[in-house]
Amino acid sequence: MADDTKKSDSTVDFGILNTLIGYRLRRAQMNFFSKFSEVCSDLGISPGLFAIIAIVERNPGLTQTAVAQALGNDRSAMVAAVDKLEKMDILKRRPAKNDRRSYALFMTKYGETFFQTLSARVMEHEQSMATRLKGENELEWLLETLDTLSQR
Amino acid sequence: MADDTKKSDSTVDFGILNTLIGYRLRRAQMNFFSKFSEVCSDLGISPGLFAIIAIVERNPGLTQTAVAQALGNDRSAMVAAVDKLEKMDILKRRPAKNDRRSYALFMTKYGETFFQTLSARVMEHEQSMATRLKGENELEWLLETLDTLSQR
DNA sequence: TATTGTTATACTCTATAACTATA
DNA sequence: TATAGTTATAGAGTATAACAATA
Repeated sequence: MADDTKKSDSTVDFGILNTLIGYRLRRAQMNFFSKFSEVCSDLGISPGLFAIIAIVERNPGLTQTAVAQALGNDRSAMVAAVDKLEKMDILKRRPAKNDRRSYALFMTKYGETFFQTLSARVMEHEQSMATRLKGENELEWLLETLDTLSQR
Repeated sequence: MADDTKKSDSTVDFGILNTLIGYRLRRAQMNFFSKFSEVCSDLGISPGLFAIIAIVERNPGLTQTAVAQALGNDRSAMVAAVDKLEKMDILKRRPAKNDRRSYALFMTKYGETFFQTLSARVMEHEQSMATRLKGENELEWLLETLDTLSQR
């Protein structure tokens, strides 16, 4: 019997994986995720937390559930996230005026400046990745295409 | 004090998120992930398991660690995955001939036909998503772009 | 009855460290 | 010394169910 054990991974054939949008999406997304972590983990912010902050900053007064729905998260996952962001003095809960069941979310003053710092870092990383796109309006095309592929 | 609590999510402003490749990648990837689950979960196959099968099918005899490196996984994560695939009679471990520390991975006969069924389902879903791309060679463009964005 | 925030729970993924047997 | 497979473990992230207060 021949020894058909292969050791090197330099010649690995990815076969069908190479033709799958889904697989390449995953690889690209994992790369972005790990770079995001390198850039922002010292500030204690994950991609998920960043998204929450970004929504609240542009939509002050949204309720926890509304933010969760916008981001496609579950309500229950918001509790720990908002707890953490409130402890970090980035945003705060306020009782909703017209519904005593719910809290409305607002940025703190510190949170506003914190978000500026955060956004600058994220945009810097984002733009360094965008330079890999050669064409003139290739970034716009990519964003549109990804949006198309995000629809159910 | 005015009531600035907002309830509707139909008018949520995504702000910077809308301009971020990373965020749109995440949304698109999650959509692919959930559709993959709908299509393949009855067969007990997750995207990660599918990737392992695809690599072994095209590269019989690769060692566990080699497959892990190709996919960007950790060695330790391979154990449970290969255990499961072996129990499902999809692939099998064989002692490597030239290194008694390692196992080489091979498809079973059943695994080969199983992979054909699996691939057909995945390709069907993949092609239904690909029809959203309008341009002639837009798919090729997207795959290349995603590959570019996957490099460190 | 339905919804908001919450808690508890569980399940998957992922990352790390340490162990053994081999190299 | 270094490496392959393994085990244990811990940390995220995610999903479900249930509860109290309120609608």
